[in-house]
Amino acid sequence: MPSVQYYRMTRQRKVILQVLRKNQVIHRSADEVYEIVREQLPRISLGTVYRNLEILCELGEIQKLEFGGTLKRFDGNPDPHYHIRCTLCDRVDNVDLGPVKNIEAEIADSTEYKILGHRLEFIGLCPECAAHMVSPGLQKVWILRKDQDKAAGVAHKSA
Amino acid sequence: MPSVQYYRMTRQRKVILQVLRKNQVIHRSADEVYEIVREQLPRISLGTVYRNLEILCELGEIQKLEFGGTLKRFDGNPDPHYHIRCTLCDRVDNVDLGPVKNIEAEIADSTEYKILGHRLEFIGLCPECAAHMVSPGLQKVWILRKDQDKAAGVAHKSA
DNA sequence: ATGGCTGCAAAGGATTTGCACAATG
DNA sequence: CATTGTGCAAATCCTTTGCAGCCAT
Repeated sequence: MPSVQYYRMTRQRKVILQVLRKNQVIHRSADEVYEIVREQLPRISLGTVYRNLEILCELGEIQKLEFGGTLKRFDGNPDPHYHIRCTLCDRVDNVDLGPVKNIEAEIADSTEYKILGHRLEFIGLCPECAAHMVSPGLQKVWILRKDQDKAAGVAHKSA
Repeated sequence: MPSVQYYRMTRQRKVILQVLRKNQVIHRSADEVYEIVREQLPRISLGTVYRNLEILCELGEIQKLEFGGTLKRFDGNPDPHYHIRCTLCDRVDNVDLGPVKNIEAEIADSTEYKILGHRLEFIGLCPECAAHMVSPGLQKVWILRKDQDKAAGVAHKSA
């Protein structure tokens, strides 16, 4: 016998949803949503944006993208699809690839977990960043010495 | 003509690497590594742990797992492989599935990005959490009313 | 002895939360 | 009018960083 409670469709909630629905190609962070919503509701607070984004996710109206990057992004399209993220500028785009169906079945026998889903993200360089890539030029080569384990390796760091 | 610099194998760095190498099944957060390393080096600081984990990643000695969850985890096995994460307790295990090769080629034609790689994570319930799952029982049903878009949905929240 | 490395502590970014008041249904 | 939602600000969580002295090479 579940108790029932109703979410209200407040001005804030409606505008936030509209912002995400209007442009489903751009995947905005909470802060970006905040800035855009502020054009219509100058007094809205960032906390309210976070609270509503959370609620809209629960309701299945939008989806939260939690990838490698540090900050979360929100997608006005709640249907399952994959994304590609630029390592340099953190831009996120949709990818033209339907849900990979069998992939969960492939590991079902070998894991003790009850599988609930999967997350697939592609990493890459967006056209802009790829174009503006500077040639390596001067760089440091880092070497780890005297490793008593099997350690060995080289890493690059921009000087 | 790259300049060359050498990483030093300090006591701290060595112990941190050993901790991650010793048990490659458990995927620890920076803080967990810190606690374990402290048994051998009581005066080590958390900042040092973070710095070294970063460096060991650069060197390809370990890998950083940045998934959906809030905090990052570190894997003593640097070779590419996939993981499954428990939504409830955030435990992370390896998954018996070799790198899905063709998946990047599948989207290569349809994206403007230069693809560098992909990340695949499975979501599920670990054996412990699955066993301890309580039946829904008393719960709230949330309903969004009066949505002028196509909104409609039900979400569950523990009372 | 040189230049990376450490411990400490303070700063940082993203997100969450407590509270009193406002607004929805 | 009962309750959910808001704005504000402070708090929290994880991570990074500045600095003065330390230590590996």
